[in-house]
Amino acid sequence: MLRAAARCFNEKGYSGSSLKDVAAILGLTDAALYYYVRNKEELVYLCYLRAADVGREALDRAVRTGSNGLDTVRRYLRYHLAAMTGEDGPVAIMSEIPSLRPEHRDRILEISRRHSARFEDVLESGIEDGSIAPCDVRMTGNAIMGSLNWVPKWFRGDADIATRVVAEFPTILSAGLDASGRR
Amino acid sequence: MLRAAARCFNEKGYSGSSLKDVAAILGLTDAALYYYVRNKEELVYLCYLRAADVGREALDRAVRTGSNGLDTVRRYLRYHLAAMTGEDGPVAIMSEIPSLRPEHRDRILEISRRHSARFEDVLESGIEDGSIAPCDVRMTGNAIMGSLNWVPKWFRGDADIATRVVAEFPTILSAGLDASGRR
DNA sequence: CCGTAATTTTAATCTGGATTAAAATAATGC
DNA sequence: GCATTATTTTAATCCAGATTAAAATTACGG
Repeated sequence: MLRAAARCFNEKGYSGSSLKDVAAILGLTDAALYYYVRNKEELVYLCYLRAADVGREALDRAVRTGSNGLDTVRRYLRYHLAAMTGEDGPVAIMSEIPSLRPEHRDRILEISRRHSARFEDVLESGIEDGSIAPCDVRMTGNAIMGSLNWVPKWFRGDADIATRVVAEFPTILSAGLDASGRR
Repeated sequence: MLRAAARCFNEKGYSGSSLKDVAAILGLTDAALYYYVRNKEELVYLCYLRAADVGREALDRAVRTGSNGLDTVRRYLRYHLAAMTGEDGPVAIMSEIPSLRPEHRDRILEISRRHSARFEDVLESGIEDGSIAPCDVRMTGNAIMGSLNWVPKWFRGDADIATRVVAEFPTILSAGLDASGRR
């Protein structure tokens, strides 16, 4: 259900997606969704929560297995992109956070901030262990995460493209980090 | 007016922004907007058109003044980011393209595609002139443009941050391109 | 099979904004 | 000043889609 909703929101936009549209994908009636979800706002919230989870899991795994800062960054990119464009996709783009109910909005913002902060920590640790060249971690984080966050906007499930994204993005996005000047 | 609307849409989300909200920023009544615009859909369309224009102008200028492919890419990033975060900002983030009327949607998609294609051409030319290392230009374009497109999502007008974005993003995003292996 | 709970549908409501029409006000050229 | 046009407001509508309530169907343990 959350995947169906994510696909709808990504493809038709939030305001262009009625609950009827989402339900149709599942072969249901719009009213049936209310058995699982209090209202449309909650559906969006749950989509965002899931999207955040996919990112967190990727970062967890990268931190667990990375050999140094740079390697962790690259693994994170690989894992997150593979998840978004593969089994766990589609994942919802988080436009419309502002129209969530305050509690939900704060929750999502909190989680997003924590995720960004953790990513920046990885960058810092890479600078300390010498694998990443000193840089403005805040901006670096924003630049890299932005690129990731935009993927659901244009990616439409094509397996060939998915392969290329996972193969190319990590290289492109992490090239600027390498302390050795290599790519 | 388009700047006010862009700010509203970016900060409150599309569905969270009523015409009353947009009008309030301008010290007007919601109904007054209808003097300038046929309906909300057209307002969004015009915002997107303006956003696209800002990007096109930056690319035009970069192509005109760049000394080679890599230099052109860097100039483009610099110009576009400076415009988005400076005088021309805020620029609307293009979620909700799908809910535009077909004619408007097609127009915006056409313009976006043309812009991406032109950017990819610059990458190609950089590969030919030897300034850019061979790469998957399509993915490279997506990665870089995604990062740019996401900026309006989090940037909130802070002048210090604007400076850092313009200073850091071009380096981070173009580091992977340099054929010489330098940063 | 039966009873109970889980799920879905049908058929209404309900509602927040978008939209409109007419009237009021401001600006501008002469 | 006056006529004309430009702009804004007031005060209603209007309506797509969200939401709800009750009824129908399905699943399932005993």
